[in-house]
Amino acid sequence: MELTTAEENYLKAIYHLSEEGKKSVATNDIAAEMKTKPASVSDMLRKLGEKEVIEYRKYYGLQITESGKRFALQTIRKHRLWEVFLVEKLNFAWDEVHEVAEQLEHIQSPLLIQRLDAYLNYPKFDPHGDPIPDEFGDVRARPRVQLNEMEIDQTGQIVAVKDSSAAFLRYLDKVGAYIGARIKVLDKVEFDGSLEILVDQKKTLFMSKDVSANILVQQS
Amino acid sequence: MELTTAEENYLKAIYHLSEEGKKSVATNDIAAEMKTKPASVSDMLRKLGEKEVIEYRKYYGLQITESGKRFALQTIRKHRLWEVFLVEKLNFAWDEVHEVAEQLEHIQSPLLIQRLDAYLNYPKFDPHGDPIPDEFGDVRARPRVQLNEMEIDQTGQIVAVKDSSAAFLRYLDKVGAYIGARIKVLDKVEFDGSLEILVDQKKTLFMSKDVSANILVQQS
DNA sequence: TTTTCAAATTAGTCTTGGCTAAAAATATGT
DNA sequence: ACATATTTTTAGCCAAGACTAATTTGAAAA
Repeated sequence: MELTTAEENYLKAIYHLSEEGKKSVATNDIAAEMKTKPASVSDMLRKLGEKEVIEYRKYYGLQITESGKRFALQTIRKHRLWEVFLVEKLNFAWDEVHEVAEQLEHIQSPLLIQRLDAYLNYPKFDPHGDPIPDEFGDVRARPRVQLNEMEIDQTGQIVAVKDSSAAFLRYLDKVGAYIGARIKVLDKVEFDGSLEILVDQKKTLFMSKDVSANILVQQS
Repeated sequence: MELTTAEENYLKAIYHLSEEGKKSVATNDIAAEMKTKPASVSDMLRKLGEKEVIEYRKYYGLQITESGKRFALQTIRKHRLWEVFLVEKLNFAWDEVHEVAEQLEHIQSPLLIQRLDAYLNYPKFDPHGDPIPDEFGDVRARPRVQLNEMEIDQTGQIVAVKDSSAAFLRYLDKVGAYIGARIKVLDKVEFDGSLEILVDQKKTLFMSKDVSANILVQQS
């Protein structure tokens, strides 16, 4: 069975929205994510239901099926492999890759992905620190915490971001909080939850709670 | 102005069909090339005419405009750069690349193509020996040689004739050695300089030195 | 329990890019 | 020159994927 580009994008959005704890995903949320209208989403849900990549009972919400998860993970795998390629081989900045990868992920050629994976030396994480599913859809996740949940004097390494908008990534780049940076929490203001952190043992940096909640750290 | 994927494909086909000498391209030929029906082609020609990438007078044929040529060459450039990438970096065989490149050529990102070009070291020819237009659409043509000066196993494309008498052209037409034919030198007889050549990967043909000295080939 | 409201779905329309069948225009043969 | 054949275009239809407007449904408040 084959999915269209639009179907792949919807399924990916549904997969991501499912991950965040909730068992059922709202039509409105999908519409927001896809930048379409709820009416268009209803239509697509019916189609995805017919293709059995989601289990859909109208007005009651939906659940992604095992088959659907495999499709979504396959698309995510392609997206993240292309991101690695763009950064490692073509010297893209890590905040420039998303849009292009969004297009490249829909190229249909199993051989291409297999060869690309080998060429990149079977990477396990993309430039944002997100894990790359293997060809069977398995992921090795790293245990992570949000930076704002860390306590004073705790240390770790930035491994991913939650908000990967270009604006946010540019901000992080500017202040030197790149993926892989070693950080230490120097101070935490109880009042507003803002943090003072030390980056790579040299630069200190002041960060609001909103920003720190979007940074994922692997503690050490 | 932006072209859709379908429009890019039509324009590329029209560009290729135009190159082969004729000033006007037939609807039926485009349909054959695109594997669609003539009715669909008529429709698309109207749209391409409105976008002024071709000059279209119905029932009378069409001509590609300068603007159209630039679009077509841009697409061809992308296609051939991706072919080089697939062969040189991902170890595809030269006959496995076309379908994938056909998809990759529609990725929209000037930066991507610029970086890819640099990464591949600004190649001038694709794996099939076809020239890669530069970012302005200029092609560096391969130097031409007389067919009788070529060696065994060399390949190329017939680009011109020295003697353009009707009799000679009729002869060439009869044996299938038209302008644009891809040829390969299979054997060369030292004694009289006569040649055995393969035309378009299917027909073999014997040719005297006198004849071959009047045929100009662009090597690839 | 009813009423009210927000979320979701349906109905109907649009555009793109296909198709078939029919009509129109050009080309060809006698 | 005229009849026939071929090519091309038009007309009308279909599917995907978007939209707006209207309707239905489930949930929340009175």
